[in-house]
Amino acid sequence: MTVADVAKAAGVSITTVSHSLSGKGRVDASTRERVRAVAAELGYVPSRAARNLALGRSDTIGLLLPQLPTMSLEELLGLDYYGRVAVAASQAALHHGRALLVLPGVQSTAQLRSFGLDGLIVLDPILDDPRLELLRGLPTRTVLMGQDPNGEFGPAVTIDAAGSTRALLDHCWERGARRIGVISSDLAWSATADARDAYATWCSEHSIEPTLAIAPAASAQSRPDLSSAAKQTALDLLRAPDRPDALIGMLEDFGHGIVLAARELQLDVPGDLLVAQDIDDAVAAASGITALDLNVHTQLDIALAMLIADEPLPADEVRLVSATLVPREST
Amino acid sequence: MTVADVAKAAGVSITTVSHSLSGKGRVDASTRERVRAVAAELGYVPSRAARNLALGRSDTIGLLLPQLPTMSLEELLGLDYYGRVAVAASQAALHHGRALLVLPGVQSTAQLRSFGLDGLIVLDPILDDPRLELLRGLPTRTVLMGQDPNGEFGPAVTIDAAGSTRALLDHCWERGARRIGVISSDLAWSATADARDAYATWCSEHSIEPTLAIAPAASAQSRPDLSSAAKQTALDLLRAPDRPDALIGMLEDFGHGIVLAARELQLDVPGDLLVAQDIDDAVAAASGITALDLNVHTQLDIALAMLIADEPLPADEVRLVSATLVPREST
DNA sequence: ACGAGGTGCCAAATCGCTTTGGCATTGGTG
DNA sequence: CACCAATGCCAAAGCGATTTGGCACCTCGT
Repeated sequence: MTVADVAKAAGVSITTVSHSLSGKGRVDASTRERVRAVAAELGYVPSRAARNLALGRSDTIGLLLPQLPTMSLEELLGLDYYGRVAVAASQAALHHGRALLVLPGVQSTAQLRSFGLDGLIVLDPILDDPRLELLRGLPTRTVLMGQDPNGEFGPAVTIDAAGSTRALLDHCWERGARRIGVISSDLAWSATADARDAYATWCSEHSIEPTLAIAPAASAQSRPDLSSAAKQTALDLLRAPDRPDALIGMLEDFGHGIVLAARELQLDVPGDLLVAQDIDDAVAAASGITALDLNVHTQLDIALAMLIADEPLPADEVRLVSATLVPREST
Repeated sequence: MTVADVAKAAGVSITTVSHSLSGKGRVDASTRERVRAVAAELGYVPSRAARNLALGRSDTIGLLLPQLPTMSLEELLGLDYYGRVAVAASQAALHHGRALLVLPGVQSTAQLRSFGLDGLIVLDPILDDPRLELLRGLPTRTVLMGQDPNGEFGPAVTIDAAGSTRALLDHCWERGARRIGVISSDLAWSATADARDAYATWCSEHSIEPTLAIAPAASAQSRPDLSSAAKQTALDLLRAPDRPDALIGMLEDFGHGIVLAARELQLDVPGDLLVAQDIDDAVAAASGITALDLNVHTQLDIALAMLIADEPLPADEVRLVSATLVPREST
């Protein structure tokens, strides 16, 4: 089934078939409809390879998943967040008539170029991300999803870390918390840094002493490590004099770790301690932990729109998406 | 950067370049190495589109995600299991030099064919799955991941539902449980049916009266619905005279629902009640619920091998993978 | 010394689509 | 009536790879 077959069946030239189907050239309306009917009847489906070759594009967009220096790919990918993004991105791309390639662990520029992508989304860049080096000189339009840590890489769509952090803090404040602590991680995401800054600012605005602890996530080998790291850190904070009356975890599983710590110390949640997390996931939902919905679909819609747009992107285009607070029993 | 450029730079013909890089034709070893060196230096990357067109294949494999009649795509995809499979499949495909397209919600055969896939994995087919109809006459090699419910569709790789169920039951038995109940769902997966059958058989072998309850999952609108459906069903079972001393949930989130029910009735887990689930996930891990690891990577490796194999697949080829028990505090 | 067989290389056809440029035919205008 | 523009259609030239078939040349064996 090729254009030639359709052309023969419809008694017209190949050119006319192509024009009829694409609606581009000058074709009589009646002819166009006839050709379309014939094509439909024959079950003609154009060959992607041929179209791509002729047009010099692939209608394919890549999603480059993160690589953390210390955490193995397996474990990292165990973070369900990336799976959710992968599926959501596929949906969004399909919706825009594009195909989406999920790319975990790409090694070389050559490998990356070999896919002939005409758009690339880089998920969660970190400080000195080895992936960003691969992208230098890549002839592919690229959008970061997450914030550019090294300064000016280029276009990005990212969560408004400052605003979202403040939303979380305000929420705890409204629920009566007055000593709100934050457990952050040692991961080199710049959203992490932004959140800390926002926390510091918010505290000074409310004349509160900030209580910031860092749980070691960068050396974690698996997910349970994450929550137990958070648990240990939380235990330290909660045993201190003047213990916090609210704790916010800044990484997947941190909220759960905090709840475990509270349980161990016989503290009631939310009676004695409010708990929240800056990213929503299945565990937070199941444990009733208040969390931020990162609106992945919105972020991806924007990222795709930027990739698909006709005009080249201004290099400093950064679109902010605000997270949505999902209040649950823990506050 | 095309073969022509490389040819010019190396002072040979296009044919020789192609042969040198693919190692196929008759080329002097020294020439071959020289051409390769030149190609590498020029950073030549072959065009996928052109190669695909010439070879008539795409080196691309599709992963068709499930569509449940009642549960919206959004919610269904919220099941983190599919995200995990999507990422794992991408990894595996990349490893085999293929690209993988995640396909949520594909509507028509035409859409499916337009991707020019040369392999397709259909995830979790259900009884009267509308997707299977789309596949009729599709010129693409297809492997089911999950069991074929309608009888003989074709090649498949699937979890050994019977064996896995028995492993779960044996595990509870060894931990001292003697009245082991099962909470299944009304989803039309045939693994579900197999598991029930295995349960019945196992019970008769152990001279035990089976306690099987069905929690309504097919009408669930979201994940919390799943766990509360399981919770309600568990409450009924646990309030009955002669309550079970172990309950096994047969769907994501069911284990958690059972734990919630136990907590409401002041039953200690695992003291008064053992809890297990037939599929592992983040919530089970976080809540310390014993579960079955479905060995997704193994399943996908096999599925890919079947798709990539040279000889066409025997239509009745079904490869079984056994699940791995992950014991946790709940038992 | 001569043909057979092997080796190294290449020109040209092919995959299926898009697009340019041109050729008739038609309709409207001065 | 002659001329110009618009309209409908098509032949052919790409896009960048693979692959077929054939042309020289070289090396043996007889």
